Amino acid sequence: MVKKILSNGFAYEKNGSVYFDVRKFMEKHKYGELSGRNIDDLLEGTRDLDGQDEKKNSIDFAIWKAVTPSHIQRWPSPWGEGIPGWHLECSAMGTKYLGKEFDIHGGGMDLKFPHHECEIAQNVGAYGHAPVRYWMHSNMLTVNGEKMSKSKGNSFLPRELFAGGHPLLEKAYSPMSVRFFMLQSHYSSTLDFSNEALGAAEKGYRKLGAALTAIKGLSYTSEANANAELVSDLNRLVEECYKNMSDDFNTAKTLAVLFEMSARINDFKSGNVVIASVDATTFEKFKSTYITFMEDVLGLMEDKSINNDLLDGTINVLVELRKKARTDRNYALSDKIRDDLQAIGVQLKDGKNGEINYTIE
RNA sequence: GGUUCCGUGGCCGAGUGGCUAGGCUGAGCUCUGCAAAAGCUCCUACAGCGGUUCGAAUCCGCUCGGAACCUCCA
Repeated sequence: MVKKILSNGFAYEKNGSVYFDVRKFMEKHKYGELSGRNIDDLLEGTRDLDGQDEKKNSIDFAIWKAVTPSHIQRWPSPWGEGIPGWHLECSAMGTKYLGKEFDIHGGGMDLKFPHHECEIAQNVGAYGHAPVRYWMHSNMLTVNGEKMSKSKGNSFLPRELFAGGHPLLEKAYSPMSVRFFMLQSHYSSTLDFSNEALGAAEKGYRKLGAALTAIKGLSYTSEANANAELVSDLNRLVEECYKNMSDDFNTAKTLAVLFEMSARINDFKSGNVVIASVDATTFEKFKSTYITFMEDVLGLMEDKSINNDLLDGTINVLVELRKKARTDRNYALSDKIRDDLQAIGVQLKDGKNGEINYTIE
């Protein structure tokens, strides 16, 4: 790729290094369009840095860099031993594995300039056209309103978020809760981590997750008195899922729709509204859309952290005892079973027809 | 200094000219033996000051506050 750029006249060699000639490139192509930079401003605003003397212009950048023999990484090249420039690595890898043109390139917005700008210039310089159709730049994360950085000591890793124990974290948050939390905001907005916000997200996710489990257990029976209003409402919700995700991945709006859907699901589950009040096609589409958008589109799976047959069986013994106590109207005993389980983190939920479900904290 | 972006109700966070986003919290109601869960209802905001417009959170200007980038490494 370096050779191609050189032979196209957009680079020059100096002391074993090869630099991209931005001025030359701009005679035929545009540079700085992605980030809206003005090159004259860039030339003025440049600060003094090491190793600039080899460049014709300060905005030029290395696509191949000569290294000293003591450098651990080095490869032979027509210009001597060296390493690829940072930007070039990405252009070369993208082109090799995804082709000379691919659909989406993501990255943090801190990489927009210069890195992605240079990537474009390299591909245009080598192959004559831009490598990427759509650029998606995600915004930065902050913690309690401050930029996350090692020097400030306010950074933590995903696994610390999931495991808890970090001084800034009051507790551990499940991967799904964190995912929900991030999906609540647009990818291009800054997102602020705080215990309060994460805790709220945890509850919100549980609600959607419970509805996911619920609808998987619901199936269509037969149609009775159709409720036209409900039918059009369910169809509307299905459409909105697609509409919102098609609008530059508006996950926050999509989640709002899923919450509306979860209310309808809980109506079906509790029997407040009978499934028979909609037609089979509407119900099946509604069901599959909720499951698809939760699991496949947003990646919000059921939290199967508790999957222990022994524990499950043990709790079910207690559940059966409580059922018996309730039919005997021995509420003192049934309440004790419920309260004692609650105290150790197992919450029983009575259904309408005597069924008892439970969740584990 | 330059460029770009942001400032929304108690908290989080969508929304780009008129139509209540949503979640969390709080209050009330229904259901329930009592709870929990669930459903329903309520709490109607848009940094400040001007301007454009019949009408602005949304457009323009200024002020205040915050963030990112401005090619060392990756």
